[in-house]
Amino acid sequence: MAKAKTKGARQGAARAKREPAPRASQSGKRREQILAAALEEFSARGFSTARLDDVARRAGVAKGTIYLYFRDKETLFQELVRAELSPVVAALEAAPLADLPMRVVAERLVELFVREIIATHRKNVIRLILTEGPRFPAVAEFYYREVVAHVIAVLRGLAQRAVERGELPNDSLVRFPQLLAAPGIVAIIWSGLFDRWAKLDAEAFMRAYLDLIFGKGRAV
Amino acid sequence: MAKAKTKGARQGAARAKREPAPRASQSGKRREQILAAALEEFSARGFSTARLDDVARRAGVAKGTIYLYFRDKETLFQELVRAELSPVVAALEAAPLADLPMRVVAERLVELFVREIIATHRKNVIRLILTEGPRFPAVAEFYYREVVAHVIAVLRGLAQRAVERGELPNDSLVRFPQLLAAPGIVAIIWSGLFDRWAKLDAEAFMRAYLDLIFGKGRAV
DNA sequence: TTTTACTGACTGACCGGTCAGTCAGTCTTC
DNA sequence: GAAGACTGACTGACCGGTCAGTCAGTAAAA
Repeated sequence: MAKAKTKGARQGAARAKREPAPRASQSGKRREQILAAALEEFSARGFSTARLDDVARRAGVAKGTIYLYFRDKETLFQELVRAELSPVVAALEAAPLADLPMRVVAERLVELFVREIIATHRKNVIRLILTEGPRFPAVAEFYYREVVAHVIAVLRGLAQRAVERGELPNDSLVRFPQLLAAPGIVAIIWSGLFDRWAKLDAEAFMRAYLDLIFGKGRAV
Repeated sequence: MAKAKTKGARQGAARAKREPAPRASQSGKRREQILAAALEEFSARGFSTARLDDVARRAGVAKGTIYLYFRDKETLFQELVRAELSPVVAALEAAPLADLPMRVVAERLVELFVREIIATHRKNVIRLILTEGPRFPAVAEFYYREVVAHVIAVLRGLAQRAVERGELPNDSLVRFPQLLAAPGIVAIIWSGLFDRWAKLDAEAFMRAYLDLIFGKGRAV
């Protein structure tokens, strides 16, 4: 109503300024632009502190456009998690690890984790879940169902088989498969908190863990 | 925080005058009431979502009173961390562990951690640091200097001695003392995120870790 | 009276979400 | 093939609620 007053002129000007006529329209391009921008902003400022105005600006889009693709801020976060992590979970479940010796399995897992998480922006997604999850049960539940539960199941299966083959001295890893993932989690947290004062080499850290629980100076 | 921008100068000057807290007021009772209330609110809602109005109400004081004892919300957080964790660090450093066998040392550490952190509201302080730290470098630095660095130093010393005594098969724990603490950290994170869907018995979890890296079915 | 401790209504910045309006491109019709 | 009608992706000013921090004033103690 009263809104239209100033609009016409300003908008026209803004429009004229835009370099190549936009209008690429089709394709989920927009959606991906927005997701990428959201990841950047959420990583840098945290979910609740990040401003959708900034996400929009970074995506090269107006704020309203975000709401054409996502119901609200929290849904945007959730879709971000799904888009980033589901493929990795699928890759893990598809990996043919079942019949390898446990130590080799563990090394493969470290490689996978470093390559797909630590070395990518996905570590920021994980960090976001760890830091924001407690306040967003919907996100935490989604993450638990779609990621954690699957990972735990895979790890438990591997540990179980290793115990049966006599490659592990006890059933600790069967009862608590989380133990296998703990250093990975800690590496991500550490880097978010303390890298400034004391860098932690995540890969060396995880390999040292393998040396600790499997060989190198120790008979199984 | 971000808010203080425009008013920064004026505010700083005015505040500086009475900054350290209102004189004596003997028995820092007020101060402690406020800290306790802040811990409750911050734990339940997170730092940025917690409202100082609620902290005040819970402490049974007016909002303005908080500002007589703490410069701003972030300082309140920082003081909370100091008040809760410094005593535990002191206790750790005072504990006579140096000459015990490593496995026994590790068990004592688990006991200490369970008794002083997991079983108390202090686990919420740790969780707060882990979740809010990335956005508050001042808090993260304080925590690193006053807590983490000390803990790491103690753990490293213990590991070093254990290696010299031949109680550890390699120097993993000397290079990365964080490995000893990893399950404790993970237990705290897990309980904040997933207890709803899958409870984790923190003590059993950490003891299983000890079984994994030290004996029970394994010769050192 | 003066000083100290405290109060709580108030201010102003901030931001998620909305929606009336725009316009590039496509379709329809002659 | 050109004019007019139509579409819907996109825009951004605006609204309403929230909340950290302020300060004029009150109460109590000294």
